[in-house]
Amino acid sequence: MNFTFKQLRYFIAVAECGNVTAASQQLFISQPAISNAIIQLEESFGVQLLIRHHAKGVSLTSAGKEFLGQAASLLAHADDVDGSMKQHSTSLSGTINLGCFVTLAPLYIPSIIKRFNEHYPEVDFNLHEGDQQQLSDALTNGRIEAAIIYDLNLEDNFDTEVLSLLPPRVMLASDHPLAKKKRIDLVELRDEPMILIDLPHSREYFKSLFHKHKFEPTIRHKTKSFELARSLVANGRGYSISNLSPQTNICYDGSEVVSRELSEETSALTIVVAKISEIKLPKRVEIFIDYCKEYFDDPSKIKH
Amino acid sequence: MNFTFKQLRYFIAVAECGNVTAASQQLFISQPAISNAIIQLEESFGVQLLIRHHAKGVSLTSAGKEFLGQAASLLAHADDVDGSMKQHSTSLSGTINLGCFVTLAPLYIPSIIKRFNEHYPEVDFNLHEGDQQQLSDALTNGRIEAAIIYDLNLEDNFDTEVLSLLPPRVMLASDHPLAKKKRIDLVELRDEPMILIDLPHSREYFKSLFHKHKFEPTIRHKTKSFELARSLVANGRGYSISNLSPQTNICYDGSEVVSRELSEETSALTIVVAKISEIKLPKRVEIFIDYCKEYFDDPSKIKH
DNA sequence: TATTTGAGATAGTTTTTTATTATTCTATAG
DNA sequence: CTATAGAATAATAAAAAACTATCTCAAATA
Repeated sequence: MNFTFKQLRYFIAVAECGNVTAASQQLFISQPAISNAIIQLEESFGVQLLIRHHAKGVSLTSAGKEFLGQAASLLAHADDVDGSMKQHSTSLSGTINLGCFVTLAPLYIPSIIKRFNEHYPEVDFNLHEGDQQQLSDALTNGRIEAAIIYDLNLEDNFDTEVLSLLPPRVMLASDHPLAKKKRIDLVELRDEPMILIDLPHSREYFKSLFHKHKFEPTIRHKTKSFELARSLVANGRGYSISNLSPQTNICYDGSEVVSRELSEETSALTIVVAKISEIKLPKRVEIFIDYCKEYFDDPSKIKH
Repeated sequence: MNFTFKQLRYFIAVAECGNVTAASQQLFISQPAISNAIIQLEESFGVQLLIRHHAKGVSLTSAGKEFLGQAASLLAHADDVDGSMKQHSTSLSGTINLGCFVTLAPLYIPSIIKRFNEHYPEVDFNLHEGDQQQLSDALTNGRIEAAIIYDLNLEDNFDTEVLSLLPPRVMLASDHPLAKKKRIDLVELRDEPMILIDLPHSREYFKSLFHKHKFEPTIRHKTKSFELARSLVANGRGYSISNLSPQTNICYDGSEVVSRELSEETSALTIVVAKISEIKLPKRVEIFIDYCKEYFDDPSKIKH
């Protein structure tokens, strides 16, 4: 395959004008440029495309007629591809591949994409939940374009926008003696068993909260599931620590937890929306990232 | 639309290799050439296609994945066009647009294309009958690629190959007194009415036969149809002159003619196969033209 | 922590391709 | 028989593409 889009365009113009000179004027180009292009096409195919009439333009051979149709269709195809790619980059329709930290997802994603779709109804979302590592990998290799994620040990080749700060909270069974207190001091939990939400990075974060108190929590259960941890807590298996505050304290089995702030200053977790640094993303993704900030900036929009 | 086939090929190679340097080696080209091509694509679409990992190749963004498919399909389309044009030019299948002088057509065309198709069964024929002028125009503007035609006043921008020489013959009703003679002298027809086969160029040719005898034939009927002229002759309306000798002397209405040579030396008509000069035609047409010569060279092949 | 290595980007140069201008050539029109 | 229209050719100029060499950055290694 040895021809160029330019040659196709030149040939089509000639076929339509019936005349190389007229085509050259229509294309704002010199006549020999077109003559050459067509000679090259003819040489590459090994067949003559035009019959040259002296002083009376040109006409198409049967091969030329054949080629005219095919060239036009090929150019149309190329224009489609071009249009579709430009569409992909600029339009506010299409798909956003969005990642979200698994435990955050049910809390924020439904509301945020619902509200975003009120503004931009043509945008679809392809959702990917995962832990920090999975999301970071997915961003890095392009499976997702943006992720709502904790700002925990993120590599520095991500651009992040802070969405919200979530202080850690203690979850207790609703009938736990400490449940009556407004705030809880970590030291009060020294002899209680803990249910650890055991996800990469967050696990280290939870443990780090105890460092300043110089004790290690006694871990009775580990789980990757926030909801399972909560149910275990509600059923009196221990306390847990999490930065999430769902709207309901009722677990799937009907049991109930309470969520209490810590009395000491503790490092809150930062939720960010992340993308790869210095990457030019489709417009809908950029708009979505801006929208996330806006969404979290306006307390009325957030359900918790 | 602002990209080139080369850029598509480079991009696809990178996508397949996952690595610009590897792609450059696969394509026997330098690495910056590819880097640039991809940057241009990205700029033209306004969206990033690759995520560059330092020291670990690249991966595709979602836009890149989208584009990969479209680029591959577009290149495949282009290859199809290329293949089909090369096919058109070299293959022994496809269509030949063949012209033939209207009165010659029923005599030669069926046999010649039948025999040609025994050698090259994949070739189709698109047949165009016409008079000298129509065929010459059709050749000139590419509607037909070759024509079997008389070499009468042909413009000199045609290449012709002589196929056969046809001396003029007198057609007489089978019961005409002169029908008993083997050869007829034109002078003997001075007082007979003539039926003129009235086609451009041939009309002048027939009349010219009488010039050396210094008389003008008395024309009773003119027709463009050989068969009508023959029927008129058979029904006693006069004689006619033609260079054709069909295999049968029986007319459509059952009446009969005889066909007699002229006793004097007269200029025979030359049947040629003509094409436009110095034009590169599809192979099947060139082969067909050669085959026509071969066909007429071998007397056993010709039915009359 | 420093060093080496892998792989993409950048800069400057060279080569190749494409286009331009000027000219030539040929058939047609007046 | 000259003038014109329109395609081809040649020489040159401009533009694009490719190359070489170098730089940068992160990852792997020591």
